[in-house]
This record gives sequence, structure tokens and C-alpha cells, in this order.
Amino acid sequence: MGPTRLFTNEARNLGKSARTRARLMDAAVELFARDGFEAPSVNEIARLADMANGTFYVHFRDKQDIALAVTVSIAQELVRQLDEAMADVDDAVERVAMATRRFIDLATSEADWGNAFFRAIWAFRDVRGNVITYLRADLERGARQGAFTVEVDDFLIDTFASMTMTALFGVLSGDFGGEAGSRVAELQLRMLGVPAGRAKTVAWRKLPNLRLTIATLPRDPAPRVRKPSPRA
Amino acid sequence: MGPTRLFTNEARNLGKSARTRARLMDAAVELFARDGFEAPSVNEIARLADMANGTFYVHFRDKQDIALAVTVSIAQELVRQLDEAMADVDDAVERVAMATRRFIDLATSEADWGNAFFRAIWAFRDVRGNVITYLRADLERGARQGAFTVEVDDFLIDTFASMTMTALFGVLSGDFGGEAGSRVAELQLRMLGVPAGRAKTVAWRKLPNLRLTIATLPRDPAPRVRKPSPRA
Amino acid sequence: MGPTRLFTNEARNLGKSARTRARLMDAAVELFARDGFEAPSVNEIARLADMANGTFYVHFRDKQDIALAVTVSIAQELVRQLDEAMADVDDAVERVAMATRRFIDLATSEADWGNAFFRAIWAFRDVRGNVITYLRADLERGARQGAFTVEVDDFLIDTFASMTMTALFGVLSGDFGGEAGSRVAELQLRMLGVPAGRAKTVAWRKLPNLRLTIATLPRDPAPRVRKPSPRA
Amino acid sequence: MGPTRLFTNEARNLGKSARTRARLMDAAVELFARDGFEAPSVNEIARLADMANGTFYVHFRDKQDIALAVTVSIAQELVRQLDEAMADVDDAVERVAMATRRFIDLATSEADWGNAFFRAIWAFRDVRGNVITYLRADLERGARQGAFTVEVDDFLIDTFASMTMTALFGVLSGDFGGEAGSRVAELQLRMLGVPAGRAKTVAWRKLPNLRLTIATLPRDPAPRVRKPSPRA
DNA sequence: TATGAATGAGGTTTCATTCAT
DNA sequence: TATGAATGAAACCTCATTCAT
Repeated sequence: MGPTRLFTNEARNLGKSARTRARLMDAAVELFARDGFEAPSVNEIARLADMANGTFYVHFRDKQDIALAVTVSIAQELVRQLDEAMADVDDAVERVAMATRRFIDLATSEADWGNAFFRAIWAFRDVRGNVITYLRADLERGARQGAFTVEVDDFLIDTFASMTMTALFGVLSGDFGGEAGSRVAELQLRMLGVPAGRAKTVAWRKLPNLRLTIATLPRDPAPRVRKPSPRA
Repeated sequence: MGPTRLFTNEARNLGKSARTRARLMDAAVELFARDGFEAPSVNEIARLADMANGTFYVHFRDKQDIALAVTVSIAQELVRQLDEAMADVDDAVERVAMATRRFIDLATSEADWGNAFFRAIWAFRDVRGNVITYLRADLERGARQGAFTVEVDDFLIDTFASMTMTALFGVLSGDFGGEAGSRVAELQLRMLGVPAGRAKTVAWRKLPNLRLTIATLPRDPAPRVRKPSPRA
Repeated sequence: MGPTRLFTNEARNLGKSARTRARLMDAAVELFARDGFEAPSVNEIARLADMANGTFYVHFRDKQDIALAVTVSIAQELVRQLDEAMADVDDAVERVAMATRRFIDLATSEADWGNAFFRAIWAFRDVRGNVITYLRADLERGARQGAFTVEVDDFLIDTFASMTMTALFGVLSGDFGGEAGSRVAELQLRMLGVPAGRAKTVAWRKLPNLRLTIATLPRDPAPRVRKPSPRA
Repeated sequence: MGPTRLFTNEARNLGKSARTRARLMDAAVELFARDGFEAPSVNEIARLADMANGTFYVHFRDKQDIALAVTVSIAQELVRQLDEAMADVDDAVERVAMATRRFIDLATSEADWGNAFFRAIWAFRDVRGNVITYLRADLERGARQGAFTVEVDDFLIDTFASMTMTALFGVLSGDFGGEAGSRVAELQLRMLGVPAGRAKTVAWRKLPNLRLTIATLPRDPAPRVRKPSPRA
């Protein structure tokens, strides 16, 4: 169950430069996830990626640079897949609960990415913005639908998000099990004003598992017929 | 408006060694609060405390050591004063809301301490334990009193605590104003199952301001009424 | 007002390889003139020449190599044009004064070349030799003609040359204006033994301006009168 | 005939810090003299001074810092001793010739210092100022005394100085012998307008040798009776 | 020829820590 | 206790140079 090297996989069919860059990013994810963004030295990253230290600087300006690249990629991918998975859900209560649960599922399915994401949220303000946009949309939808009885503003969003992140962290660190997603979701709905009964029902409804993936099938030769969705 | 040097103040009447140690701790708080636990070098701490770098090692094994000393002290003091201020409150709903609000008040009244505390919570697991004991007690009291309709366990406590911390952080970083305490408190009560009306009433009830102090020997011209102090 | 790219211009009608080489040399002159011979990296030179770093090594062994190529070329060109401009002057006093003045004019008319030359004189002994031959000839002519009352040897030549170079540097760095040529020339003649009056007359006599060029194939719309050019 | 370690010698009776600093400066002089100010790495300097690389940074901010320290010291010492040696000479013609000759003698007597000084003149504009002040004074004195028939201004001073420096460089590099001082001095006087005969007489008059020294006798314990001159 | 990714030695600088005073 | 100079490992980064394409 070693590291999955999602970036390397993604760059499989790209040029040499892109592949080297991807190897560095995978190495960085692994170390960032384990030790945070400060601890790993550039040399360590290069060594783990199995290349000369100088090569790092061919592809990134410095550690901050790769950290941001890695982090933004992860956040985008996470959010994109999350959004995709909820495309056909309309009810805000359902959406909010599902977002929390699936987000935790996804971020948990690839521990390094989840950890790196978790660290990134605190380290880089930009990453937050990316994610929060979606969250805000769902909360406002709920307000419009009359399902939530609280004011939706930055304060609420921050609070809400921190609950999700805390649950995620608990799962990643092994303190909590798979039910964590449902538990926070239920608490969040209660907080928002959803009646306790409905909160419980929605938050605990069975949900198919999600796995974080990165588009992998051949790119360059180009799949002639665009299938409905190239991913599971 | 400069730093308050609470440790130095506390050690005012102690031996020279204790006073030197306190100066180091005050310097450390100031730097930790501003730059986190990694960034400041031992030399910087010593320089800010206005003593030779070698002196640091007379009093602390290493940076980790002083960081722990500092944060544990802060946490203890914070919790102690919080507890003291709520000694005569019995109702769990009131206690829980008040704890959240006053905690934020206290931690906010001395920005460096608040920031250092905030950082410590993530960096040192031990500091959490200290604080959480009190929190658990109040939540369990509420469960026994039938005021809360959720299961009280580690998961709930973590979630609850992260909400408070998020509000605290928002205030410290200037994103939110003084009402943040009431806002989280209200959200927390709703989450716990307190009816929306009561949650609002309790969370927004006027409360006298608290200021973090390190009670010790008679202050400057010395207020006679204050009892000697709980510490040497 | 941008750089003149004299080498590129000179190689205009040569093979591709020669043109690439010339572009590198122009880039090198520009950087050497600005930052000296050590500071610019091979990568910088290549980047300024708008080609891949590897290409550099197709044309030059290393930085020393291009530095020499560049400065020897500059020195030759400078001296050649200087010599050409004085072909019909016979009197040593006139020649010596004119050489100094026109040398400064030329080296000044193309600031990068002037600066690179100036730097080269100190860095590469070889470059000196090239220039000094001409200088010695004129000084010896003056001695034969009885115009100079000092012994002409290496010491005198060095001293004389350093005076010219100092004036050149002053002009290039903006400390002195256009009259610098005449001033040194006058001082030099006095030093050599030319009576003060004559020294002044000769050194300040009006002189048409010279511009450093790399004569090659017909210029833009092509001045017909100029003979084909002394080079391929 | 190894290196003389003048700084170390000077700091003999000072504190430990000053002595370490002096050792670094001596090492720096040796390397700067041989390779210029760019080539030697900080590590090389520390290694030659026989201490850990980190120690360098206890005493100097960076290479520029030590280069300046070294250079300013050398220039000051050189100028001070030169000035001292000419204290009782009044005639400007004599002074000017003597200054040039003795300056070359001094700078030559301690080759490393001379070389370092020579390099410094080109690298640090500030060092020039120091030296040039004295030079200007003598030239202006000559003008006042009616001995010189040229205008004394920056241009003249630069030219004059470059002649001296060129002679110095020639001696240091072994191209010229001990008579170089007299030769330039004679040329300089001619240039300034001193009749050829007088120029020769003054410039070649026998002069006792000078040696660059640094005050060396016991400092701290303090010599009770100030002798007329503590130096040879 | 031209490319540009990759290399790794070597430079600069910081810093926790020791130790003689 | 307090000092602060000294240490050296280790971080960061640059760069001349090679080499497969």
C-alpha cells in the first residue's frame, strides 16, 4: 500500500520534463503529508524523487513554489471530483451533507493527498478560497430554500468548514473511523437548523464509496470518442 | 501597547534564576505568537530577552522545551481563570456558552498569549488534554441535565472545540469582531440540541469583560482587597 | 538606443553557425560590459542570445573562451580603425595626441565595447599586447623625431597607456565629458617633453568625431562610395 | 618569507574576539591579494585562518564586509604612515615626488597588503576617497606655490593617481624594479610642469627605505612613558 | 548544429549547541 | 548562573558542464 504517485501517473504520457516535474510533486506530497510544509528540505524531496538536488530548481523556484503547485492541484482535483459527484443533487440539505461526507471520503481515500490538503488549508490562504466558493453556494442555496435558519456569511462558513476539517483530521490520524463523515454532517445540519430527525436521516443515508483518482487513460494519442465520463 | 511580559511580572519577586527564565519565556511567547514555533531561533529569543545565547541553555534543554513550558503555562492559566470566573454558574447551557465566550475574551485580551495558545493547540497534543477536561465536564453535565440531545464523546468534543478555536482565530486575525464569541456559542448550542430561541438568548446575554492576568503579589500601588494570590 | 549587436551585424552574410556564434558574442559583450567577466553565467549569456544553454558549448569551450574571443575581436577592431583613421598623419606629436583622443572617441561611441575593452585590458594580458604595439611605434617615432625627451620603454608605455585608460574609464562612467580626450592628451605630451604651448595646441585642435563600426557588406540602403570592405 | 599576519600581530594583546577577527582578516588579505575579491570563498578564508566556516559569520556579515574592513584598514595604515613620513617636508614638488615614491615603497614592502590595496582601489570607491584627499592637498599646495602649471581638479588627480598605481602594479608583479618609483615621480613632475632638470633631480634623490609596519608593542598593559615614536 | 533537462560540486548562510571563562 | 565565541552540520541555491534527442 505504498504511495500512489498520482501526479506521475497523470503525467505518464506527457513529455520528459512534465514527468520529472510530476515525480517531484509526488515526492513532495508524500513528505508534506508526513511532516508539513516546513520540515522537508529540498534535498530530501529530490532524493525521494530519486534525482539530483539541482534538478529540483529546474522545475520549481523553491519549496514554496512546489508546495503551492502541489496544493493547488490537489484542491482543484478534490473539488472537481466532489462537484462532479453531486451534479444531480438538488436539495440543499442533501447537498450539504453529501459534500461533507464525500469530501472526507475522497480526502481519506488517498491519505497523502488528504494530509497535504489538510496542511495546505492552514498554510495557504488561496487554497481556502477555491474550496469555500462551492461551500458558500450550497449554504446559500439552503438559505434560499428555507432549510437553514442561520445567517450565511463568512463566519458561518469558517465555522462549518472547520468542523469538516476537524473530522477529516480525526480520520486521517486514525482517531475516528468511517462514520466520522456522517457524524459531522449530522451536527452541521443541526447547527444550521435542520430538525434533528431529518438531520440524522440525511446524514446517515447509505452512500457509495468514492475514491480520489486522477485522469489516467491515454491522453496524447487522444481518445477519439468522448465517452460520457472518462472516470469511475 | 507593547508586550505585557506576564511571566516576568509573575516572577517579579522570585529568585534571579526564575526571573531570567521568565524573561526568556516572555520573549518566546512574543516570537512564537508572531512567527510560530519553528521560525524563531534560540539566538533570537535570547536576544529579545536581552541576554547571551548561552544563557538559554542554562534554563531550557532546547526550543521544544521552552515552547512546551510556555504553552502549558498559558493553557493552565487560561483554564484556571476561566474556571474561576464560572465558579458559581450551575446550568450547563449557561456554562457551555459562557465558557466559549469568556475563553475567547481571555485569549483575545492578551494577543500574544492567545496566538501562542492557538498555535500550541495544533503543535502539542498535551496542551489539548489540559483544556478538554473542563470542556468535557460541562458537556457531560449538560447531557445529565437533559439539555443536550447528542452523544458526548471525543468526537463531539473535538468538533465543539474546533468551532471555538476557529472563532478565536478569526478574532485574533482581525477577521471577526467582538461578537464572534456569541455567534459560535449560539451555533454550538443549536448543534447540541438547545432550542434556537434559548440558544440565542443565552449566547447573546450581556457579559462583563474579562482580562487575562497573572495574579501575583500586590500590583503597583497595590489594591488591598484582592486576596494574596493563589500562587507563591 | 538598444545594444548595437556589432558581431551579429558583421556575421550577417556568413553561415548559420557563424551567425549563432556572433549572437552569443554580442550577448556576452553586453553582459561583460555591464557586470564584468565573472558575474554573468553561461546560462545568462545564452538566454540573452535567445538560445538554449547547451548551444553555448557548441561554439565556445567555456566562459574564458568567449571572453577572450570577444575582447580580442574588440581590441583588433578598435586598433584597426584607429590606425586607419591616422594613416596619413606623419608627425609623431600629432599622431600620439590623435591616437589617444580618437581611441577614447571610438571606445566611447559604443559603450558596451568600450567597457568590455576596459575590463579586458585588466583581465587578459594578451589584449594589451595587441594594442601596445601601435602605441610603441608612435612613441618611438616621436623619440626618433626628437620630439620626446624621455626614454621609450615598457615603463613609459605602461604609464602612458594607463593615463589613456583612466580617461576612458572616466568618460564611460560619466565622471568626465567629451573634453577628457584632449585633457589627457595634453598631459601626456607635457610628460613626454613637448613644450606646454604646443601640447595645448595639438591636444585641443578640433577633430571630426569617429564612430566605431564594423565595416562589412553594404549597409542598409548602402552607401556606394565606401569601398567593398576589408573583410569577407 | 611567509605571510606576515599584520592584523594578527596588531591584535596580539587584545581580546579573544579581536584576535580571531584579525586572523580572519590576515587570511583574507592573503587570498584577496592573490586572487582578487571575488574568487576566494568564505570557506576558503575560514579554512586558511584555520577555523570553522561558521566562525566567519560571527565576525563578518559576508565577504563584502571583510573585504571592506581589510581594505579600509590597509588604506588607512598606508596613508597614515605615508603622511607621518612626510611631516616635515614643505616644498610641494618634494612632497609630491616623495609621496609617490614612498607610497610605492610601502605598498611594496608588504606584498599582500600592496596587492590587496591595489585591488581595493578598483573595487571600492570609498577607499579612493581616503587616499585622494592627501593627494589633492599636495597638488593644490603646488599650484599655490606656483610650481605646477596645470589645473588641479578631479581629472588631474585621477590621472596622477593612475600613474602611481600603474607603477605600483608593475613592481608588485615583478615587471619593474625598485627604480619605478623614481621613474613615475619624474614623469609626474614633468606632466605637472616642473622643468625636466628639476624633475629628474627631485625624483631620483636618494631616500631611506620605508617598511610598512603596524603598531606592535604591548598595548593593554600600557606603556607608561609615551616615547617620541613607538615605530621605526 | 541546436536543444534543454539533468547533474552534482561547491558556494553562501543559518542555527542549535557546546564550552571555557 | 551568565556569558558569547566557536563549532560544524545542514539548509538553500547557482552554475558550468554533459548528454540524449
